[in-house]
Amino acid sequence: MGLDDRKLAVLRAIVEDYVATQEPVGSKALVERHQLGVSPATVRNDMAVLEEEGYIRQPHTSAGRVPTDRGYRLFVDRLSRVKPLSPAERRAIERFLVGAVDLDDVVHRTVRLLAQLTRQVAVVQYPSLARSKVRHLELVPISTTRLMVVMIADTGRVEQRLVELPGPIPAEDVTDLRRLVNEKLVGSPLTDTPPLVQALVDEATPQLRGAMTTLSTVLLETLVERHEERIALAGTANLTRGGLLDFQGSLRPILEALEEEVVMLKLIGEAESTTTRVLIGDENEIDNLRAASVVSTGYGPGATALGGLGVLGPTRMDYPGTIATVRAVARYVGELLAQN
Amino acid sequence: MGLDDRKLAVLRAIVEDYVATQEPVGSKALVERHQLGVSPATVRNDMAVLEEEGYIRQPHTSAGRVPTDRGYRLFVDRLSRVKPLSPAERRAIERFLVGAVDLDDVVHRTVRLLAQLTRQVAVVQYPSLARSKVRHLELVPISTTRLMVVMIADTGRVEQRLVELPGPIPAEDVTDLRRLVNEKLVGSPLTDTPPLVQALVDEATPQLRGAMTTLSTVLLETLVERHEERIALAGTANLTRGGLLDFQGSLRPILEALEEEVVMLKLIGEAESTTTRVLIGDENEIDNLRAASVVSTGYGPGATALGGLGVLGPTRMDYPGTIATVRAVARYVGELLAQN
DNA sequence: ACTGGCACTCGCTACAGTCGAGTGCCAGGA
DNA sequence: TCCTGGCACTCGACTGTAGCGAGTGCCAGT
Repeated sequence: MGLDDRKLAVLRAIVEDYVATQEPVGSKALVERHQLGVSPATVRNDMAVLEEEGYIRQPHTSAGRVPTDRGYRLFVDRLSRVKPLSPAERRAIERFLVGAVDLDDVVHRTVRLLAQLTRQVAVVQYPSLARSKVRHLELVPISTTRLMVVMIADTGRVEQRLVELPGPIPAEDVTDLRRLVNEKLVGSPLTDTPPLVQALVDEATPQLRGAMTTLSTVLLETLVERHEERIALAGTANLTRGGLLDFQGSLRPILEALEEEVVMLKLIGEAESTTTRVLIGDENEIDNLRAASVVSTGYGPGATALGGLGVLGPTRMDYPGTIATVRAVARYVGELLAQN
Repeated sequence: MGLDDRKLAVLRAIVEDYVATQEPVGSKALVERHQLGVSPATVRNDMAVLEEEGYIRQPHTSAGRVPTDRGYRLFVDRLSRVKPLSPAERRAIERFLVGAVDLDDVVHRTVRLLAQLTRQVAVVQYPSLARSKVRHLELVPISTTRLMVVMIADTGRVEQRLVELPGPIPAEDVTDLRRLVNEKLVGSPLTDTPPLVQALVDEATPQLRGAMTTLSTVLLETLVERHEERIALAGTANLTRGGLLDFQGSLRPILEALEEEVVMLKLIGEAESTTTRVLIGDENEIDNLRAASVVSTGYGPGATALGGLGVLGPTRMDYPGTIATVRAVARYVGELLAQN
């Protein structure tokens, strides 16, 4: 079943108008606002076909048409023209991100910026530990039997953890431990550390063996297992724009999903590369988000992603604009992180 | 103007019923559900007085009564009986907080626990840097001209910051710097550091002076000025309970306020001691929160507060229960932190 | 000082009627 | 074959009316 060019143009017009007005769009209004060059009756026939094919639907018999998830999908894939960022937006991005003093700062500024520009909920994942390397490990004695382990990754992330040692340990031993773990681990990707940590235990002198064994389990936990992926969120208030029309009247499931870090990570953290993904309504595997769309991408220096970022909004969103903004912000953040 | 005991009992009954049912309560229903020992007509007379005094009001002429903010205030101050925690709740608190591995973990678990127990929005402030002491300062060379400063506070907080040095610096100098700043600063409260940092600069050898000067400005910023109070949030989805009846139909202002860390800090971070504060509706200075109530308290070892925590919900909330829960959680967290 | 009784208020619901945007279909024309 | 104007039809939104009932305020009686 073919959709000729005019039918596609009609679909595009419907999507654009509906996104703009938030009201079902009728045949008459369509020909008035777009140069389709045909009469409302013709458009009606096209609409009937589009509806049959599942791209649009009627909320009720005597109402205009509304795009379906499938309609948005087609629109995003084939009909939307890329919308270049306005100079004002570019400037906003630069101004907002310049002057960030540390990673936390970068992430927070980014997420707020994204929320503000897209007027939607923004999510930014901290650079993944899985794709970081060890830059430094610090052991700070808290008491004679307790150490604080601080791991600094090359992406700027800092993770800390308390270690309860099996027995008291003299200061010189702490110095030795610090030297040993740094010699062995600095520079290697976190994912490669398990055998190295094991080697540390095996090679330890009898005097250090006990402490090193305890330390090693904590190291493995901190570096590999717990993996502590973190995210930042902003713009939840934007969910209430457009009254309760979006999200079929209930913000509940959306807010619930946003609170589950695991869910959010699945959503935006899977990006391995810096390509952009768009999930529309039903395509979403998370039931709570069936009424929402997500635009996400990876960010990082080059084409490999250190982490993901994206926005979440109603299926009725300005896809071209959102996609452009998300991409632009990701690129800037990638560059920013590359400088460190 | 005196409110005799029965009138107070009526007010209490109104508050309790309204909180439970979320519907305006009438004189007949009141005498049925509570043992007031008088007839509806009498209760009506009492209600008229209570209304005149501003403790309750009628949504419309032919409806039951609803407590006003002032009514809730009187209820909280004089009428509510302390509601002891159920054993199940106690167990939940212990189970939830045991096994936290670091400060982040403690804070996250606490905030989720609070949200879950009170079924409201929970806010937890990280232990304030202003009330922390320096436990250790670490300088990690990133390149020949850049250092990462990591400050570890006795409360478990870890702050980091990049320093751009005026020129390249040899490794031995970094070691010297590290030794000097630690000798001088470890153990002192963050608020007392400015003169010490100044002394560090004054006493520095000519060779170290340049680096130390740069370092000192960053130290002051990190330790004192920027102060980076942080908070964690959970349970926003609970705002949608009770449909749109609470918060007069618009979550918008609430969500906006929750996103402003500064606002939240003002709300729960001012606590100097571990006494509990209750702000009801209009009493709140933040316009966006005029439709909400906040129950907050400080937590910490002993009676001085390291930080604040609390919950935010509709004015129509179960004050006795919420207050009890907030207090209990704060006490547990205080004990937990004292152990470190 | 409390109570029973009574008239009154007013929001809620149901129902009927009107309006109009929008549709589907059909016959006629390029 | 495809497009167009015309026309009958559908159905949600809005309006106005009426009855119901929960709840009140007031008053006279105990």
